[in-house]
Amino acid sequence: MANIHDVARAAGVSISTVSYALSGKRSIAASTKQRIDEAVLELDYRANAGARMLKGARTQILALSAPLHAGTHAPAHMTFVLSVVTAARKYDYDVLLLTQDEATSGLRRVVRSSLVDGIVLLDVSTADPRTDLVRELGLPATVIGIPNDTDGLTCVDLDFERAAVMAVRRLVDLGHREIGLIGQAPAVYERGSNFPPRFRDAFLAEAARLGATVAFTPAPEESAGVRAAFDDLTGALPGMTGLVMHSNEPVQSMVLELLNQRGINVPTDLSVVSACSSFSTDHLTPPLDVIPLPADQSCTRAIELTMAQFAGDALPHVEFIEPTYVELGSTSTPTRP
Amino acid sequence: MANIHDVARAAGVSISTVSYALSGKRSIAASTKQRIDEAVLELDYRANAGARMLKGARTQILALSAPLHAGTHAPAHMTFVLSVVTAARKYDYDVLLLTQDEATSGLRRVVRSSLVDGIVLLDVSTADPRTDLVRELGLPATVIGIPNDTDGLTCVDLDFERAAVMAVRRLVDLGHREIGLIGQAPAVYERGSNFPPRFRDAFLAEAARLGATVAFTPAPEESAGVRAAFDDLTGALPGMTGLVMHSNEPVQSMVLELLNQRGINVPTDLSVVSACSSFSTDHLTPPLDVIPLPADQSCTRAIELTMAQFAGDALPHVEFIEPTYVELGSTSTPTRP
DNA sequence: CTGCACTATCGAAACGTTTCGATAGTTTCC
DNA sequence: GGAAACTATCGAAACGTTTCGATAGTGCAG
Repeated sequence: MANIHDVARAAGVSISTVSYALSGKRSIAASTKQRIDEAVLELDYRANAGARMLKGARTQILALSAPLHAGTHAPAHMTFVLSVVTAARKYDYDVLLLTQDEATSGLRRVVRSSLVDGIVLLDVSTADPRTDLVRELGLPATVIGIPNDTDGLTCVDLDFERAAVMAVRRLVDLGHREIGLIGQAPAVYERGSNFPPRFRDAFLAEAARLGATVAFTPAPEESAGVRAAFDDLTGALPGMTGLVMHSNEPVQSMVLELLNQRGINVPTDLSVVSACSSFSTDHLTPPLDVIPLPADQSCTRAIELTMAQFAGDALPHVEFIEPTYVELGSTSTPTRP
Repeated sequence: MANIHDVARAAGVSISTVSYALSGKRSIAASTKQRIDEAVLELDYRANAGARMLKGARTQILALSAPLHAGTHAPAHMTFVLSVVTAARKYDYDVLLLTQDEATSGLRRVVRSSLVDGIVLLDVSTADPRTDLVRELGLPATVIGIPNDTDGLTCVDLDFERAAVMAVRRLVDLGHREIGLIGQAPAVYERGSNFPPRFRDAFLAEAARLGATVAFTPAPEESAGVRAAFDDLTGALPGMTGLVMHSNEPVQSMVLELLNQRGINVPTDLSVVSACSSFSTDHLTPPLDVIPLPADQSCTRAIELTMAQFAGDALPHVEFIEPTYVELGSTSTPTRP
């Protein structure tokens, strides 16, 4: 494989000239630069990653710690992973994937061996051992999600609290007074995943503030469980005219199927809002009003923040992404009083 | 960060002694080894990845080319990615994730810069540009899936042909004569994904050989499409008593829902086999007889084969994983003649 | 025409490891 | 009792890059 010496020889210059020509860190005569570029092309030269790393320069690799927990919806998870990889590539960074048990131990390993320049953490729980580790390692890092203790961390996430408030207000403004919330799988709450309680609590608080009656129930990802969850809700709220779903696609689709079976029309009988959904709701029947969970926005911003830390011009802070409400016709004023 | 010199100093030996003690490539006095081990522990020493790579030794990194195509079921994809990462770690290898457009171009990039020791390819299509690239790059590589031209490649995959034969025989042996097959989304066949036609064609051939009447239909992942697919099948086979599903979880679950709605009992009215499924069928209602798609087996074997190529004792070849049939009570002798 | 600033280029050191060959010291064997 | 074989360790080279500090050469002001 061609190295910098080969390029230098082909272009008739020294290796330092080649290095400067390619990095642009010193001025090089246009004619020289051109000869070098031609040699590079000719030899298909690419700087040896190991040598570059060794010299103390950047490794151009980011560690992505992405454990897939039970109850986490795989497609949503996948979306985040892909978005991180895609965003990192924009800054010429590759991504080393650390999963499951290695999500924590592997982090230490790759950092200690100077294999990565920075870290991105996915799916943090409220008290996540990885946050302490990140603080200890002292490498630029960005957390997607908000753990309990954000001290010294750079975090970015959708503003789930605002999203919850938005969903409640939408329905209350339309005149709904009894509103149900279907949440994630029970396991997700028990494990201490960070965003589901953030959404739920803000939802309950805002509803209370506005004087609406509400009920919450988690829902597992299987039809019997979904049916039971829905029955829970209607049991608690016989006059329910509004429903917010903060759950993954199969669950939402099962709920719509159930409504269909029971002859409950959306939005005539029930106004439905899909909240913080990582998927598109316009192929559902009917399409649902949605507050999207913008995975690429979060991930792009996370990478930006990591790069800013490299540049040294970024202090640890928490950053929220403003939710948006997309109307697709699944809400209306309540017809049942 | 501590380097090998620090360890050598702490242990009172030279750096070469430290290196040999850690690699075990030359014999070292037990007492010396112990002092070195203590120093390593004390200083939390880990060899610098860049230096190790540079020296021409292994980078201990594998490139995983895993584009997520439209129509591919994300959870299945995720399962393979996780399995590859987990299997690689057993050999002390980390995984660099290349996705989407970078699945091909990134492969060239990371190989040219000597960043990876080997390559694993996921979700290859029948004529995949990545296979040519892999041949060109000449690095140890393993393909999960079977492209049309396997010349010079190491490939591993479930034996989809055997699985199809197994499914057909099971139903024919029980006495079924009209058997339907629900396949993947149409897009998957059009794109040229490798395994769906392998399964379909073997299915049709074996059925013909055994004198059974069959019909095949692809099915998109939404309920209207699934319903239409099922109606297609019953239209073509009014006396259908056996059904094989080679599709992802939501589709299979929608089909069962549909059967339930229409009062078609499994297995009394219809024997159902779930073929090459990456998910567990025992939480479906009813649980389905299944020929599992063993992602970890394929991935573990793929990593083993890659390691064997490093060791130099592996010639390019295609390797199939034998399918197994798991009975869960969704098949019986046909009651309708 | 001397001195200064500036441009384009070069040489060499440094990064941290692995590994080859050398060198003491110890054991074995005839 | 001395050669031979073996053990434990060391020194130094090499991997390919980046970057600091020199060094010619050029243009311009005084």
